[in-house]
Amino acid sequence: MDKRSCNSQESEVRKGPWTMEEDLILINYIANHGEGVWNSLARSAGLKRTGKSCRLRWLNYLRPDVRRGNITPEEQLLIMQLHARWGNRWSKIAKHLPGRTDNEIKNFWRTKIQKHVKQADTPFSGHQNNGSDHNQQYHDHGANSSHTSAGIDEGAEHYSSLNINIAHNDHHHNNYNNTSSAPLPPESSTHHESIWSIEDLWSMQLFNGD
DNA sequence: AATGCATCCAACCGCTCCGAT
DNA sequence: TATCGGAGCGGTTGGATGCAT
Repeated sequence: MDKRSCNSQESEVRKGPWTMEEDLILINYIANHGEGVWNSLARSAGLKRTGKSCRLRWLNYLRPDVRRGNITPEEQLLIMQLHARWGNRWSKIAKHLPGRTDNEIKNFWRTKIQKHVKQADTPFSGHQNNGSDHNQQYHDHGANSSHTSAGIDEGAEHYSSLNINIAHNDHHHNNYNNTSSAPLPPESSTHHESIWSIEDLWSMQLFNGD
């Protein structure tokens, strides 16, 4: 049952942190052959990694156009806006942030934004999370929902409960639209009202405090 | 100075989707 | 049309690091 029981191959497959040598092999191989079928790429390059692992390493870390470092306020706003619209569609959101990876955005959201959402949410709802489980327990209603569409609902739920109004931020930070050339899909403004809210406060706090 | 706690980030896992056969 | 394999996505985990006590 356990797929790890195929020991003959298990010993062949490396896991865990990538070494510099592995990085170099992967970079050189892709430089020469381009990205391709990842499983065969991993074999051909002589890496004892799964294709999946190679792909992840390349996309999230080694790719030359990956931007590293702090998420700018403009990017933060954009992330919040797009998340309000699409929920946890990290790859979709990442497409609007050149050089940022879905993984990075996801991590950013979990560590920075959700913390604020949670903090803002708790005093009002008072029905969840009074325990201080750190980390993933923000998903107390998201975790058991299949991620197909529930993520969007979940996000919308968070925002609506906070009276989030993205268009409002839009007004104050117009230039973020220019930072990413990607046009935003038309917003159905039915869910958002023009109310300054806690979100505005914590977003400001976020930008100032970090 | 040592210990414990909180946070961040890279990587892995499982699932779903999509294209090829 | 059904099946299979690969790619992609979102969720989760674990190690490293920084900070507070």
